[in-house]
Amino acid sequence: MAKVSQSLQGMTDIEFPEVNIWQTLESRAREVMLQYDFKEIRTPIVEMTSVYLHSLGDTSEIVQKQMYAFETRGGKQVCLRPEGTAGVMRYVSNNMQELQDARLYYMGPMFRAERPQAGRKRQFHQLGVECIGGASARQDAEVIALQDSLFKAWELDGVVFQLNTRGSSEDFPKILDGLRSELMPSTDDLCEDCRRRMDNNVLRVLDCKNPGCKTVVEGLSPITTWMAPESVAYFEEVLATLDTFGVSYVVNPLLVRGLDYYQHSIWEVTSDRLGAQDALSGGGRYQMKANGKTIEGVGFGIGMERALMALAKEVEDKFSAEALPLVMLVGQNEEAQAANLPLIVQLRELGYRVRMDLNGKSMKAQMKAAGRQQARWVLIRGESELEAQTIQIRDMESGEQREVPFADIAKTLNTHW
RNA sequence: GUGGGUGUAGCUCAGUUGGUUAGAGCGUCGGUUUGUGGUACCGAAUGUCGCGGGUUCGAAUCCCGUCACUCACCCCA
Repeated sequence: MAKVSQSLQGMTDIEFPEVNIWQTLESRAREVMLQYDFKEIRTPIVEMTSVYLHSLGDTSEIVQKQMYAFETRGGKQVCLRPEGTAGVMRYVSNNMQELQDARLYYMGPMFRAERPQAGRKRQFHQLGVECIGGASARQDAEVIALQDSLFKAWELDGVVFQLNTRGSSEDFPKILDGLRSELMPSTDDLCEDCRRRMDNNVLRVLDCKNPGCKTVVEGLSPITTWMAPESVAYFEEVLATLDTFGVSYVVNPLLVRGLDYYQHSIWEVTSDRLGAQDALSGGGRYQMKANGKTIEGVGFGIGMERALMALAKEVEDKFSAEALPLVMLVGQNEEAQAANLPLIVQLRELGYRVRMDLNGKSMKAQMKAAGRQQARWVLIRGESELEAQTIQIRDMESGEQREVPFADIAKTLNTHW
Protein backbone atom coordinates (compact mmCIF):
# COMPACT_ATOMS: atom_id res chain seq x y z
CA MET A 1 0.00 0.00 0.00
CA ALA A 2 1.26 3.39 -0.95
CA LYS A 3 1.22 6.05 1.69
CA VAL A 4 -1.38 8.72 1.09
CA SER A 5 1.35 11.31 1.33
CA GLN A 6 3.43 9.82 -1.46
CA SER A 7 3.33 11.32 -4.92
CA LEU A 8 2.46 9.15 -7.87
CA GLN A 9 5.15 7.22 -9.68
CA GLY A 10 7.08 9.40 -12.07
CA MET A 11 5.41 12.60 -10.89
CA THR A 12 7.52 14.99 -8.90
CA ASP A 13 7.31 18.30 -7.11
CA ILE A 14 9.44 21.05 -8.58
CA GLU A 15 10.69 23.05 -5.62
CA PHE A 16 12.99 25.91 -4.83
CA PRO A 17 15.71 26.47 -5.92
CA GLU A 18 15.15 24.33 -8.99
CA VAL A 19 11.86 26.05 -9.70
CA ASN A 20 13.80 29.26 -10.32
CA ILE A 21 15.61 27.57 -13.19
CA TRP A 22 12.24 26.72 -14.70
CA GLN A 23 11.11 30.31 -14.36
CA THR A 24 14.28 31.63 -15.97
CA LEU A 25 13.97 29.19 -18.87
CA GLU A 26 10.33 30.09 -19.32
CA SER A 27 10.79 33.84 -19.26
CA ARG A 28 13.78 33.71 -21.60
CA ALA A 29 11.78 31.49 -23.93
CA ARG A 30 8.98 34.03 -24.03
CA GLU A 31 11.45 36.74 -25.04
CA VAL A 32 12.71 34.65 -27.94
CA MET A 33 9.16 33.83 -29.02
CA LEU A 34 8.40 37.52 -29.07
CA GLN A 35 11.44 38.24 -31.25
CA TYR A 36 10.28 35.64 -33.77
CA ASP A 37 6.68 36.85 -33.41
CA PHE A 38 5.17 33.61 -32.14
CA LYS A 39 2.04 33.72 -29.95
CA GLU A 40 1.30 31.51 -27.00
CA ILE A 41 -1.61 29.09 -27.16
CA ARG A 42 -2.89 27.39 -23.98
CA THR A 43 -4.92 24.34 -24.83
CA PRO A 44 -6.65 22.16 -22.22
CA ILE A 45 -4.69 19.36 -20.59
CA VAL A 46 -7.60 16.98 -21.09
CA GLU A 47 -8.82 16.27 -24.61
CA MET A 48 -11.07 13.76 -26.30
CA THR A 49 -9.03 10.62 -26.89
CA SER A 50 -9.97 10.80 -30.56
CA VAL A 51 -7.84 13.94 -30.92
CA TYR A 52 -4.74 11.79 -30.43
CA LEU A 53 -5.97 8.73 -32.31
CA HIS A 54 -6.28 10.84 -35.46
CA SER A 55 -3.06 12.77 -35.25
CA LEU A 56 -0.63 10.25 -33.79
CA GLY A 57 -2.13 7.25 -35.56
CA ASP A 58 -3.62 4.48 -33.50
CA THR A 59 -0.66 2.14 -33.95
CA SER A 60 1.85 4.33 -32.14
CA GLU A 61 3.01 3.08 -28.78
CA ILE A 62 2.01 6.36 -27.16
CA VAL A 63 -1.61 5.81 -28.11
CA GLN A 64 -1.65 2.09 -27.47
CA LYS A 65 0.07 1.87 -24.11
CA GLN A 66 1.06 5.19 -22.62
CA MET A 67 -2.00 7.38 -22.46
CA TYR A 68 -3.78 8.23 -19.25
CA ALA A 69 -7.21 7.55 -20.72
CA PHE A 70 -10.49 7.43 -18.85
CA GLU A 71 -14.19 7.83 -19.30
CA THR A 72 -16.02 10.87 -17.97
CA ARG A 73 -19.22 10.54 -16.01
CA GLY A 74 -21.01 11.54 -19.19
CA GLY A 75 -19.42 8.57 -20.98
CA LYS A 76 -16.91 10.52 -23.06
CA GLN A 77 -13.55 8.93 -23.84
CA VAL A 78 -10.93 11.46 -22.79
CA CYS A 79 -7.27 11.47 -21.85
CA LEU A 80 -4.50 13.56 -20.37
CA ARG A 81 -2.51 14.97 -23.25
CA PRO A 82 0.56 12.85 -24.07
CA GLU A 83 2.00 15.58 -26.31
CA GLY A 84 1.12 19.06 -27.45
CA THR A 85 0.84 19.07 -31.20
CA ALA A 86 -2.51 17.31 -31.52
CA GLY A 87 -4.32 19.74 -29.24
CA VAL A 88 -2.94 22.68 -31.18
CA MET A 89 -4.08 21.05 -34.42
CA ARG A 90 -7.53 20.62 -32.97
CA TYR A 91 -7.53 24.31 -32.11
CA VAL A 92 -6.22 25.37 -35.50
CA SER A 93 -8.69 23.20 -37.41
CA ASN A 94 -11.56 24.89 -35.59
CA ASN A 95 -10.28 28.32 -36.52
CA MET A 96 -8.90 27.77 -40.01
CA GLN A 97 -10.11 31.10 -41.38
CA GLU A 98 -8.15 33.30 -38.98
CA LEU A 99 -5.23 30.92 -38.62
CA GLN A 100 -3.98 30.46 -42.17
CA ASP A 101 -0.40 30.96 -41.09
CA ALA A 102 -0.46 30.72 -37.32
CA ARG A 103 2.82 30.92 -35.42
CA LEU A 104 2.14 29.33 -32.06
CA TYR A 105 3.97 28.05 -29.00
CA TYR A 106 2.91 26.31 -25.82
CA MET A 107 4.46 25.23 -22.54
CA GLY A 108 3.06 22.81 -20.05
CA PRO A 109 2.76 19.36 -18.59
CA MET A 110 2.30 16.21 -20.67
CA PHE A 111 1.47 12.73 -19.40
CA ARG A 112 2.74 9.36 -20.49
CA ALA A 113 2.50 6.22 -18.38
CA GLU A 114 5.98 4.90 -19.11
CA ARG A 115 8.46 3.40 -16.71
CA PRO A 116 10.39 6.39 -15.31
CA GLN A 117 14.13 6.71 -15.76
CA ALA A 118 16.73 9.42 -16.29
CA GLY A 119 15.02 12.18 -18.28
CA ARG A 120 11.72 10.38 -18.38
CA LYS A 121 8.88 11.30 -16.05
CA ARG A 122 5.23 10.37 -16.27
CA GLN A 123 4.29 13.98 -15.90
CA PHE A 124 6.87 15.90 -17.88
CA HIS A 125 6.92 19.32 -19.45
CA GLN A 126 7.28 20.40 -22.99
CA LEU A 127 7.86 23.65 -24.75
CA GLY A 128 6.51 23.29 -28.26
CA VAL A 129 6.31 25.41 -31.35
CA GLU A 130 3.95 24.96 -34.29
CA CYS A 131 4.24 27.05 -37.41
CA ILE A 132 1.20 26.45 -39.60
CA GLY A 133 1.08 27.11 -43.32
CA GLY A 134 2.18 25.80 -46.68
CA ALA A 135 5.43 23.89 -46.90
CA SER A 136 8.51 25.94 -47.55
CA ALA A 137 12.13 25.20 -46.89
CA ARG A 138 12.68 28.68 -45.52
CA GLN A 139 9.93 28.20 -43.00
CA ASP A 140 11.52 24.96 -41.82
CA ALA A 141 14.83 26.77 -41.48
CA GLU A 142 13.29 29.66 -39.57
CA VAL A 143 11.74 27.31 -37.02
CA ILE A 144 15.07 25.55 -36.55
CA ALA A 145 16.76 28.94 -36.19
CA LEU A 146 14.18 29.86 -33.56
CA GLN A 147 15.11 26.77 -31.62
CA ASP A 148 18.77 27.61 -31.97
CA SER A 149 18.12 31.10 -30.60
CA LEU A 150 16.20 29.57 -27.74
CA PHE A 151 19.09 27.32 -26.75
CA LYS A 152 21.45 30.25 -26.92
CA ALA A 153 19.13 32.24 -24.65
CA TRP A 154 19.21 29.27 -22.27
CA GLU A 155 23.01 29.21 -22.47
CA LEU A 156 22.88 25.54 -23.42
CA ASP A 157 26.23 24.39 -24.67
CA GLY A 158 27.19 21.01 -26.03
CA VAL A 159 23.95 20.43 -27.92
CA VAL A 160 23.95 19.17 -31.49
CA PHE A 161 21.25 19.69 -34.11
CA GLN A 162 20.86 16.54 -36.18
CA LEU A 163 18.87 16.95 -39.37
CA ASN A 164 17.46 14.60 -41.95
CA THR A 165 14.66 14.45 -44.47
CA ARG A 166 11.87 11.94 -44.88
CA GLY A 167 10.82 13.25 -48.28
CA SER A 168 7.25 13.99 -49.28
CA SER A 169 4.21 11.85 -48.64
CA GLU A 170 4.49 10.64 -52.27
CA ASP A 171 8.07 9.52 -51.65
CA PHE A 172 7.16 7.68 -48.52
CA PRO A 173 5.83 4.38 -49.96
CA LYS A 174 8.80 4.24 -52.32
CA ILE A 175 11.24 4.68 -49.46
CA LEU A 176 9.60 1.93 -47.46
CA ASP A 177 9.58 -0.45 -50.41
CA GLY A 178 13.15 0.38 -51.28
CA LEU A 179 14.36 -0.18 -47.75
CA ARG A 180 12.48 -3.43 -47.39
CA SER A 181 13.88 -4.85 -50.60
CA GLU A 182 17.44 -3.93 -49.62
CA LEU A 183 17.00 -5.34 -46.12
CA MET A 184 15.32 -8.56 -47.21
CA PRO A 185 18.54 -10.50 -47.97
CA SER A 186 19.98 -9.65 -44.53
CA THR A 187 16.87 -10.41 -42.50
CA ASP A 188 18.69 -13.10 -40.53
CA ASP A 189 21.32 -10.63 -39.33
CA LEU A 190 18.72 -8.31 -37.81
CA CYS A 191 17.62 -8.40 -34.19
CA GLU A 192 14.21 -9.69 -33.22
CA ASP A 193 12.76 -6.20 -32.85
CA CYS A 194 13.97 -5.15 -36.28
CA ARG A 195 12.50 -8.22 -37.96
CA ARG A 196 9.17 -7.12 -36.55
CA ARG A 197 9.87 -3.55 -37.69
CA MET A 198 10.36 -4.78 -41.27
CA ASP A 199 6.59 -4.98 -41.52
CA ASN A 200 5.22 -2.15 -39.44
CA ASN A 201 8.05 0.40 -39.09
CA VAL A 202 10.98 -0.18 -41.47
CA LEU A 203 12.49 3.25 -40.87
CA ARG A 204 13.09 2.33 -37.25
CA VAL A 205 15.63 -0.26 -38.35
CA LEU A 206 17.89 2.62 -39.34
CA ASP A 207 18.42 3.83 -35.78
CA CYS A 208 18.49 0.47 -34.01
CA LYS A 209 21.24 0.33 -31.39
CA ASN A 210 21.94 -3.36 -31.96
CA PRO A 211 25.47 -3.82 -33.41
CA GLY A 212 24.33 -6.47 -35.89
CA CYS A 213 21.63 -4.20 -37.23
CA LYS A 214 24.06 -1.29 -37.44
CA THR A 215 26.33 -3.29 -39.71
CA VAL A 216 23.45 -4.13 -42.03
CA VAL A 217 22.30 -0.51 -42.05
CA GLU A 218 25.76 0.72 -43.05
CA GLY A 219 25.45 -1.14 -46.34
CA LEU A 220 22.11 0.43 -47.29
CA SER A 221 21.56 3.17 -49.85
CA PRO A 222 20.72 6.56 -48.33
CA ILE A 223 16.97 7.08 -48.18
CA THR A 224 17.26 10.06 -50.51
CA THR A 225 17.82 7.43 -53.22
CA TRP A 226 14.11 6.81 -53.38
CA MET A 227 12.97 10.41 -53.17
CA ALA A 228 11.87 12.67 -55.99
CA PRO A 229 14.50 15.26 -57.02
CA GLU A 230 12.26 18.06 -55.72
CA SER A 231 12.32 16.53 -52.24
CA VAL A 232 16.10 16.38 -52.24
CA ALA A 233 16.24 19.96 -53.49
CA TYR A 234 13.84 21.00 -50.71
CA PHE A 235 16.16 19.60 -48.07
CA GLU A 236 19.19 21.23 -49.67
CA GLU A 237 17.43 24.58 -49.51
CA VAL A 238 16.70 24.05 -45.82
CA LEU A 239 20.40 23.47 -45.20
CA ALA A 240 21.43 26.45 -47.29
CA THR A 241 19.02 28.72 -45.42
CA LEU A 242 20.34 27.47 -42.11
CA ASP A 243 23.83 28.38 -43.25
CA THR A 244 22.54 31.87 -44.02
CA PHE A 245 20.95 32.10 -40.58
CA GLY A 246 24.21 30.99 -39.02
CA VAL A 247 22.81 27.84 -37.44
CA SER A 248 25.21 24.94 -37.11
CA TYR A 249 23.97 21.40 -37.58
CA VAL A 250 24.98 17.95 -38.70
CA VAL A 251 23.12 15.88 -41.27
CA ASN A 252 22.35 12.44 -39.94
CA PRO A 253 21.00 10.22 -42.74
CA LEU A 254 19.97 7.61 -40.20
CA LEU A 255 17.78 9.92 -38.16
CA VAL A 256 14.13 8.87 -38.17
CA ARG A 257 11.33 10.12 -35.99
CA GLY A 258 8.84 7.96 -34.22
CA LEU A 259 5.63 9.62 -35.30
CA ASP A 260 4.11 8.90 -38.71
CA TYR A 261 2.93 12.37 -39.55
CA TYR A 262 6.40 13.76 -40.32
CA GLN A 263 7.63 14.53 -43.81
CA HIS A 264 10.51 16.48 -45.31
CA SER A 265 12.67 18.09 -42.63
CA ILE A 266 13.03 16.25 -39.36
CA TRP A 267 15.49 16.94 -36.60
CA GLU A 268 16.58 16.07 -33.12
CA VAL A 269 18.77 17.89 -30.67
CA THR A 270 21.00 15.75 -28.50
CA SER A 271 23.27 16.43 -25.58
CA ASP A 272 25.94 14.22 -24.08
CA ARG A 273 24.97 15.35 -20.58
CA LEU A 274 21.74 13.36 -20.77
CA GLY A 275 22.49 9.64 -20.50
CA ALA A 276 20.45 7.09 -22.41
CA GLN A 277 17.59 9.47 -23.20
CA ASP A 278 19.93 11.82 -25.03
CA ALA A 279 17.39 13.67 -27.19
CA LEU A 280 16.19 16.82 -25.52
CA SER A 281 14.17 17.93 -28.49
CA GLY A 282 12.62 16.59 -31.65
CA GLY A 283 10.79 18.24 -34.47
CA GLY A 284 9.92 18.24 -38.10
CA ARG A 285 7.53 19.18 -40.82
CA TYR A 286 4.23 17.40 -40.72
CA GLN A 287 0.92 17.02 -42.43
CA MET A 288 -2.01 15.80 -40.43
CA LYS A 289 -5.75 15.60 -40.44
CA ALA A 290 -7.89 17.25 -37.79
CA ASN A 291 -11.66 17.65 -38.02
CA GLY A 292 -11.44 16.38 -41.58
CA LYS A 293 -9.11 19.18 -42.63
CA THR A 294 -5.52 18.75 -43.66
CA ILE A 295 -3.08 20.93 -41.79
CA GLU A 296 0.51 21.48 -42.81
CA GLY A 297 3.06 22.83 -40.45
CA VAL A 298 6.49 22.59 -38.98
CA GLY A 299 7.31 22.45 -35.31
CA PHE A 300 9.27 20.95 -32.48
CA GLY A 301 8.90 19.89 -28.87
CA ILE A 302 11.50 20.34 -26.18
CA GLY A 303 11.56 18.19 -23.08
CA MET A 304 12.02 20.76 -20.33
CA GLU A 305 13.33 18.24 -17.82
CA ARG A 306 15.95 17.18 -20.33
CA ALA A 307 16.85 20.76 -21.17
CA LEU A 308 17.41 21.33 -17.46
CA MET A 309 19.66 18.30 -17.24
CA ALA A 310 21.70 19.53 -20.17
CA LEU A 311 22.54 22.84 -18.47
CA ALA A 312 26.08 23.31 -17.24
CA LYS A 313 26.44 23.48 -13.45
CA GLU A 314 27.41 27.18 -13.49
CA VAL A 315 24.37 28.04 -15.59
CA GLU A 316 22.14 26.11 -13.22
CA ASP A 317 23.51 28.07 -10.29
CA LYS A 318 23.07 31.34 -12.11
CA PHE A 319 19.49 30.59 -13.16
CA SER A 320 18.43 29.33 -9.75
CA ALA A 321 19.71 32.37 -7.86
CA GLU A 322 17.09 34.76 -6.55
CA ALA A 323 16.84 37.89 -8.62
CA LEU A 324 16.51 40.30 -5.69
CA PRO A 325 18.75 40.46 -2.64
CA LEU A 326 17.00 39.86 0.68
CA VAL A 327 16.53 42.55 3.29
CA MET A 328 15.82 41.34 6.82
CA LEU A 329 14.24 43.45 9.55
CA VAL A 330 15.41 42.73 13.07
CA GLY A 331 13.87 44.20 16.18
CA GLN A 332 15.52 44.07 19.56
CA ASN A 333 12.32 44.06 21.56
CA GLU A 334 8.60 43.89 21.15
CA GLU A 335 8.32 47.63 20.65
CA ALA A 336 10.88 47.65 17.86
CA GLN A 337 9.28 44.66 16.17
CA ALA A 338 5.90 46.34 16.22
CA ALA A 339 7.49 49.44 14.70
CA ASN A 340 8.95 47.27 11.94
CA LEU A 341 5.51 46.22 10.74
CA PRO A 342 4.76 49.49 8.93
CA LEU A 343 8.37 49.64 7.75
CA ILE A 344 8.14 46.28 6.01
CA VAL A 345 5.11 47.53 4.10
CA GLN A 346 6.96 50.65 2.97
CA LEU A 347 10.03 48.73 1.83
CA ARG A 348 7.97 46.23 -0.11
CA GLU A 349 6.14 49.03 -1.84
CA LEU A 350 9.54 50.34 -2.89
CA GLY A 351 10.22 46.96 -4.50
CA TYR A 352 12.56 45.33 -2.01
CA ARG A 353 12.41 41.68 -1.01
CA VAL A 354 11.89 41.95 2.73
CA ARG A 355 11.23 39.62 5.63
CA MET A 356 11.08 39.85 9.39
CA ASP A 357 10.53 37.47 12.25
CA LEU A 358 6.87 37.32 13.24
CA ASN A 359 7.19 34.96 16.18
CA GLY A 360 8.92 37.15 18.75
CA LYS A 361 12.26 35.34 18.60
CA SER A 362 15.33 36.61 20.36
CA MET A 363 17.55 39.03 18.55
CA LYS A 364 20.28 36.45 18.24
CA ALA A 365 17.85 34.01 16.70
CA GLN A 366 16.72 36.69 14.28
CA MET A 367 20.31 37.38 13.24
CA LYS A 368 20.95 33.71 12.82
CA ALA A 369 17.91 33.35 10.63
CA ALA A 370 19.09 36.30 8.56
CA GLY A 371 22.40 34.54 8.02
CA ARG A 372 20.78 31.25 7.14
CA GLN A 373 18.42 32.86 4.67
CA GLN A 374 21.36 34.63 3.07
CA ALA A 375 20.07 38.11 3.70
CA ARG A 376 22.14 40.76 1.95
CA TRP A 377 21.21 43.45 4.47
CA VAL A 378 19.83 43.42 7.95
CA LEU A 379 18.06 46.48 9.30
CA ILE A 380 18.28 46.54 13.08
CA ARG A 381 16.26 48.63 15.49
CA GLY A 382 16.27 48.72 19.26
CA GLU A 383 15.54 51.15 22.03
CA SER A 384 18.20 53.70 21.15
CA GLU A 385 17.38 53.67 17.41
CA LEU A 386 13.67 54.12 18.10
CA GLU A 387 14.48 57.08 20.24
CA ALA A 388 16.94 58.60 17.77
CA GLN A 389 14.76 57.84 14.73
CA THR A 390 17.58 55.88 13.13
CA ILE A 391 18.28 52.36 12.01
CA GLN A 392 21.38 50.16 11.86
CA ILE A 393 22.09 48.86 8.37
CA ARG A 394 24.33 45.83 8.40
CA ASP A 395 25.99 44.51 5.28
CA MET A 396 25.98 40.76 5.86
CA GLU A 397 28.73 40.04 3.37
CA SER A 398 31.30 42.43 4.80
CA GLY A 399 29.95 42.55 8.34
CA GLU A 400 30.12 46.31 8.10
CA GLN A 401 27.39 48.19 9.93
CA ARG A 402 26.39 51.82 10.21
CA GLU A 403 23.61 53.84 11.69
CA VAL A 404 21.57 56.02 9.35
CA PRO A 405 18.59 58.31 9.84
CA PHE A 406 15.33 56.46 9.42
CA ALA A 407 14.42 58.57 6.38
CA ASP A 408 17.60 57.55 4.54
CA ILE A 409 17.03 53.80 4.50
CA ALA A 410 16.07 53.49 0.84
CA LYS A 411 18.76 55.90 -0.25
CA THR A 412 21.46 53.97 1.59
CA LEU A 413 20.36 50.60 0.22
CA ASN A 414 20.13 51.96 -3.30
CA THR A 415 23.66 53.31 -3.35
CA HIS A 416 24.86 49.76 -2.82
CA TRP A 417 22.79 48.41 -5.72
C1' G B 1 5.69 -3.71 -20.64
C1' U B 2 10.98 -6.41 -19.41
C1' G B 3 15.45 -6.61 -16.38
C1' G B 4 19.24 -4.79 -12.47
C1' G B 5 20.27 -1.73 -7.99
C1' U B 6 18.20 0.84 -3.72
C1' G B 7 14.64 2.22 0.49
C1' U B 8 17.29 3.30 8.52
C1' A B 9 16.26 10.86 11.88
C1' G B 10 15.18 17.05 7.63
C1' C B 11 19.95 15.48 4.55
C1' U B 12 24.27 11.88 3.71
C1' C B 13 24.88 7.32 5.61
C1' A B 14 26.71 3.22 9.61
C1' G B 15 24.27 -0.86 11.89
C1' U B 16 28.89 -6.93 12.76
C1' U B 17 26.76 -14.63 12.08
C1' G B 18 18.81 -12.13 13.53
C1' G B 19 19.73 -10.69 20.47
C1' U B 20 18.12 -5.74 25.38
C1' U B 21 16.27 1.40 25.55
C1' A B 22 18.56 1.94 16.83
C1' G B 23 23.71 5.22 15.93
C1' A B 24 27.19 9.08 13.59
C1' G B 25 28.14 13.47 10.77
C1' C B 26 25.68 17.60 8.80
C1' G B 27 21.33 20.43 9.63
C1' U B 28 17.52 22.26 13.18
C1' C B 29 16.39 24.41 18.11
C1' G B 30 18.33 26.48 22.80
C1' G B 31 22.55 28.28 25.61
C1' U B 32 27.96 30.34 26.32
C1' U B 33 26.24 37.50 31.84
C1' U B 34 19.23 39.01 28.61
C1' G B 35 21.33 44.54 21.48
C1' U B 36 23.99 41.30 16.48
C1' G B 37 24.61 35.86 11.80
C1' G B 38 28.22 32.97 9.01
C1' U B 39 34.21 30.15 13.15
C1' A B 40 34.42 27.72 18.44
C1' C B 41 32.34 25.33 22.97
C1' C B 42 27.98 23.21 25.81
C1' G B 43 23.13 21.13 25.63
C1' A B 44 18.38 19.38 23.41
C1' A B 45 14.69 17.46 20.12
C1' U B 46 13.69 14.15 16.08
C1' G B 47 12.82 7.70 13.65
C1' U B 48 5.72 2.88 13.26
C1' C B 49 14.37 1.12 10.13
C1' G B 50 9.12 2.59 2.88
C1' C B 51 4.36 -0.29 3.75
C1' G B 52 1.86 -5.22 4.62
C1' G B 53 2.33 -10.21 5.80
C1' G B 54 5.38 -14.60 7.18
C1' U B 55 9.44 -17.49 9.82
C1' U B 56 11.39 -17.08 15.03
C1' C B 57 11.49 -17.05 22.08
C1' G B 58 13.32 -12.60 19.47
C1' A B 59 13.56 -9.22 12.81
C1' A B 60 16.31 -2.87 10.58
C1' U B 61 18.82 -7.70 9.67
C1' C B 62 15.89 -13.92 6.82
C1' C B 63 11.41 -15.05 3.26
C1' C B 64 7.05 -13.35 0.30
C1' G B 65 4.11 -9.44 -1.46
C1' U B 66 3.52 -4.34 -2.35
C1' C B 67 4.74 0.91 -3.05
C1' A B 68 8.41 4.30 -4.37
C1' C B 69 13.24 5.90 -6.06
C1' U B 70 17.13 4.84 -9.50
C1' C B 71 19.63 2.79 -14.05
C1' A B 72 19.16 0.16 -18.63
C1' C B 73 15.94 -2.15 -22.54
C1' C B 74 11.78 -0.41 -25.10
C1' C B 75 9.63 4.13 -26.49
C1' C B 76 10.19 9.08 -26.97
C1' A B 77 10.86 15.01 -25.52
